[in-house]
Amino acid sequence: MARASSRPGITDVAKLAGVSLSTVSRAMNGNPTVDPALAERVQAAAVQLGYTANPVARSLVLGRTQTVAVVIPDLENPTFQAVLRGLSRAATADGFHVLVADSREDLDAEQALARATRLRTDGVILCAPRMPEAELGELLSALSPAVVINRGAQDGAPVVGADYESGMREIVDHLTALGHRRLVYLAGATRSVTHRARQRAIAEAVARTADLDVREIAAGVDFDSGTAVADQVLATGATGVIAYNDLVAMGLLSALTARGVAVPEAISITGFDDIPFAAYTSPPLSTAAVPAVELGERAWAAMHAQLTGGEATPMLTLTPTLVVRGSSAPPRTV
Amino acid sequence: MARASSRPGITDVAKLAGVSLSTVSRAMNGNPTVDPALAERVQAAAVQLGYTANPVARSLVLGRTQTVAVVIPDLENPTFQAVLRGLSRAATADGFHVLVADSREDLDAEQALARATRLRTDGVILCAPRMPEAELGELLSALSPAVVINRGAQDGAPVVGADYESGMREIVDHLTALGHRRLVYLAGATRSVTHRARQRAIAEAVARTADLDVREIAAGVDFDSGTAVADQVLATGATGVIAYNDLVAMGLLSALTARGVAVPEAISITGFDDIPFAAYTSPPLSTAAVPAVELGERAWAAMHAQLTGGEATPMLTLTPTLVVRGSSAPPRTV
DNA sequence: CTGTTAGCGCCTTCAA
DNA sequence: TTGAAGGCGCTAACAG
Repeated sequence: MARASSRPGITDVAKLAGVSLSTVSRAMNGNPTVDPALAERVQAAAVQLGYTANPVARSLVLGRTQTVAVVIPDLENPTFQAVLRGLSRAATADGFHVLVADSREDLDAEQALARATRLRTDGVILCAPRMPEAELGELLSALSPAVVINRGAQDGAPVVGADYESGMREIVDHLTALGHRRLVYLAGATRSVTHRARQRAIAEAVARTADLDVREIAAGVDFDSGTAVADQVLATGATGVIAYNDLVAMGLLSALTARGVAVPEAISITGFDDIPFAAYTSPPLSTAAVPAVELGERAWAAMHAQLTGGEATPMLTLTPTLVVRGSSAPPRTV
Repeated sequence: MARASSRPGITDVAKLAGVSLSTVSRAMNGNPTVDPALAERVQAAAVQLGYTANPVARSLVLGRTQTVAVVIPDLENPTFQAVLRGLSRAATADGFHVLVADSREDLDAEQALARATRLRTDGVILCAPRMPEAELGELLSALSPAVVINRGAQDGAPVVGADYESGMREIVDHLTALGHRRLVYLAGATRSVTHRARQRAIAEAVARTADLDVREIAAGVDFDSGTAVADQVLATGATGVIAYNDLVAMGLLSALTARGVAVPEAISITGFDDIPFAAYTSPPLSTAAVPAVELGERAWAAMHAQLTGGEATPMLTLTPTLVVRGSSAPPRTV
């Protein structure tokens, strides 16, 4: 009588259908070696009882949970949100569940979360842009199977990422094609992998473009970082600004507008990422669109492949798309 | 030899420490009835082997998973993202894991997801603003324990929500206090609970404010819905617009700016929610700030209380805060 | 094709 | 205080 309110178990179904446990199990799992008549009887009994197999028990015996974990540094960041969205939807479509863990930019927590979530899932998708390479390598072997997002190639796991270098190259080329020669680069998270990619692209562009001058100013990664450096930017006399990301660009745009500096007439601004609101500023932001949702989808695909024994893509790189909107224009002719 | 690469089990630790399984189990769970010396030996063995108890096996025997599910209609919506963030962080702080399920605004999927995720978690937090009341009631009893977000009081579960009526009242009063008498309300998701709350507040304000006229125009819930009704809004000759939410307000703001209509000089606009970007438009948006992160935290608290046998709060309502920024001002004196 | 028998890895009475 | 034994709910050989 203790079981009165508890969910029906496989035993109850077996009893009601007048068969053994194994038959119920087989029938419920669509095993074709079951007599159709019996299978039907089992189905009926299951329906009558409202029976659904206990996934925890199945997980224990099968050794798989049909769940993956996603470790993300900051659930507030629009790019990670998009990655999560793409991942979640793709995984759901394949019948998997998703456990989210927000490490809140804490490097220690990141490791611990990844390891802990791995114990209750079949694999983890890791967004850890700032974890030192050595730690990452070790962690990945403990996590296996894992998928890494936005990092250089790894031994232990497939990597899915965007080509920030290419995106930045397109940005710089766009600006120089418009005629800009004096630019400012607002640097963001200087210890992240994606920052270095941006720097490389800029250095390379400077090397191959006549008269091009790009001055780097340390900013940050958020809106306020952009507003904070407005005067510094104006002081350089640059005709164009390459912001680390859209948030910084929007902050700068806002501060310049407040100072009566016309964008793009007096100065051009570009962002990076193409977050949802980039299209809605005034003027709308020219930027490099990182396919974050697709990044999530591909990360899932890479995980799914490992889970189903398919061959792993060691490294997949998506190319950002230059999106020219209203914040960039030719420099004012003097 | 088959176990070579597999994780160490409790048996391995027992063997290494020279004790029985039960002792290891007790020691690992900090059971005080274990000889300190033995406990230490067990700890050492566990560390040496890198042993961690298998959470799936524990879940099966204990009947709890230390995991809760969150069902959300749209991971792209900034408000739900904030709820998820608050919830995730609060749950993590209490040692719980969070499974996310994005129902993609599909009512059938919503039900199915909620039921399915419940099987592998200890409870579900449900955001289902559009589910019919009858269905919801039935679902909740199947889900128990559950917590509902942003709905009217329920029998089966505690409800945590924001007082949209109060928020809207503050918005209208703010506008009328500025001197506005001819307003437009841009209606959004007309079948949601939160829409009706807004309507009630407006009707009530109209009833008690002399000469106040509020015309309702059907819009939608996103940026484009706002831009689409710009001309219609202008045609009314209203001096102020109450948008369903910030997104709609931003769309309208953008369209009006494009038409050369000055905000707030020619027309005031208010939003609702105070999403992250509301502060960053030009002019920044006056709005009612819904404490979405706190909503998530409180929802977790309500769940945690049920899980630990604490008394349940049947209904908790948070009050939005009026945030006056640049998009609202007194109407132009004719 | 079906039933019986072992576990999956762990916790928890029950005896000792 | 410790160990032995049973079982959480299910699947997968292994016989029949």
